Amino acid sequence: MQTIPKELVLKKFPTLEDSLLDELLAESTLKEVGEGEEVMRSGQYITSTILLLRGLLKVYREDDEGNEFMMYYLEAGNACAMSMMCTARNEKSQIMVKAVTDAEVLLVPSHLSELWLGKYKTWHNFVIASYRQRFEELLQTLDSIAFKGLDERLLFYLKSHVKVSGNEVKLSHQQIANELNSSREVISRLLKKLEQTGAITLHRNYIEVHDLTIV
Amino acid sequence: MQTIPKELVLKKFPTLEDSLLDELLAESTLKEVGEGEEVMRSGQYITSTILLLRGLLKVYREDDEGNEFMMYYLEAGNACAMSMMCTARNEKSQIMVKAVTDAEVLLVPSHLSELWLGKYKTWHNFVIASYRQRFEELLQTLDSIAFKGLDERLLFYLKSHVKVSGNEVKLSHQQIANELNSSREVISRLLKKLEQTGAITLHRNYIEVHDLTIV
DNA sequence: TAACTTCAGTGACTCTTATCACAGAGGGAT
DNA sequence: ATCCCTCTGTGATAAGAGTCACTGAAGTTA
Repeated sequence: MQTIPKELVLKKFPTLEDSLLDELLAESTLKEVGEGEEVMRSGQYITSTILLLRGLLKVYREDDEGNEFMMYYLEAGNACAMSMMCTARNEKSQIMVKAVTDAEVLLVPSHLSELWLGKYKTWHNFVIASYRQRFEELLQTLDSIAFKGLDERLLFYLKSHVKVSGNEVKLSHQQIANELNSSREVISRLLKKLEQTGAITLHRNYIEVHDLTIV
Repeated sequence: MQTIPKELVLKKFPTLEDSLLDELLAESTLKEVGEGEEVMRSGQYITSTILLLRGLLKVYREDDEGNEFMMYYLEAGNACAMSMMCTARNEKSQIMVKAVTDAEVLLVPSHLSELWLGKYKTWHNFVIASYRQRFEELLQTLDSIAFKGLDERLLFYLKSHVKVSGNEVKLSHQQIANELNSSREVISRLLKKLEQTGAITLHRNYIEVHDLTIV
């Protein structure tokens, strides 16, 4: 097991109280994951809560029939709310977490995470805040799927991608189609239209984003 | 203000500890709402958490552009997770809560609800459990919107309606269309198809459900 | 009973998205 | 250069869902 950089934890999770931090450092394990690696896969039992120290993760959900869609990005300083939820019920996960960039995660054993809810006020605030934030995001996603056309959703997707990882969106049309639950051809066509407005420029394997507000 | 029936509260919320129950009875207000009435409307500031003592409520969400869709039914013994969430941020609600049947709700002032999170372990368990449950339901809804056709969603909708209020679904096609974000004609046609399978019988203003599993 | 109002059924048409089929284009690897 | 493989572009076609226009049916009210 590697030593956990206390400085970093302190910096990324400033709201957590001191005694909790000590326990956190003592009891949790540090894991490094490389770009594209899976942090957690669908079907496993969830035994830890995930705290993200560095890097960027992507959280997917998979339903009974194998359909999958992205729920949200997880940035450093956040916890995976889904892992906390499932944890509680001792269920198999229906979620998949993948590293978008190289990343460091802190794995907190589930039983401790539960215990701390009662023991540390800052922890339970942290957990509740996480729930709320994800809930809100989920509602956003729901809104957009329920009410918007694919064109708007694509725009929304590109925006969120730019926000977390810059103006070179390194994705193939196929990958985008998968995440939006559509098909490549359709995405290609929509992207083409976007290119014609001047908002983006298409390349092989990546998209150069100029300005998505003009559309 | 009416007196709150302690027996009922005790029965519907058995997990709450005794001292909390006393405070709850002392500090919250009881409100009776008639069938069809709005308990909370979109755009108001949320100043209380809603606990449902008796009856059935329906929780909708409304987005910026005025689109609305049903999030879940709330049965006696449950709390409205949405009201707890919004509460925390002192935001205007984007939710609308309507009584499906006559109902009695307990309104807990927001600041108390927040305070109790730290003070009563059973309260924070209760709150966290509510979040989890709603989160799960929301994911269900998301799945079905993202991956299912309207026919399956209609089926799902009818099932959930039957579960909470019996085999006579007292809704017009128009109402169903609204809640599924579709249009009356389309719903009419789908219902007609369902009728032809023998699963339901259509009437004016209500639908008689025989067996939805056979479809 | 007659007039009115709300619900439900149906055909014709349009729009969006999905699917199929295929043609290039861009970049390795040999 | 040549071969190969993945990614992208495009037309044709089809399915699902929304819209429009209109008819009839069931209740309600006067």
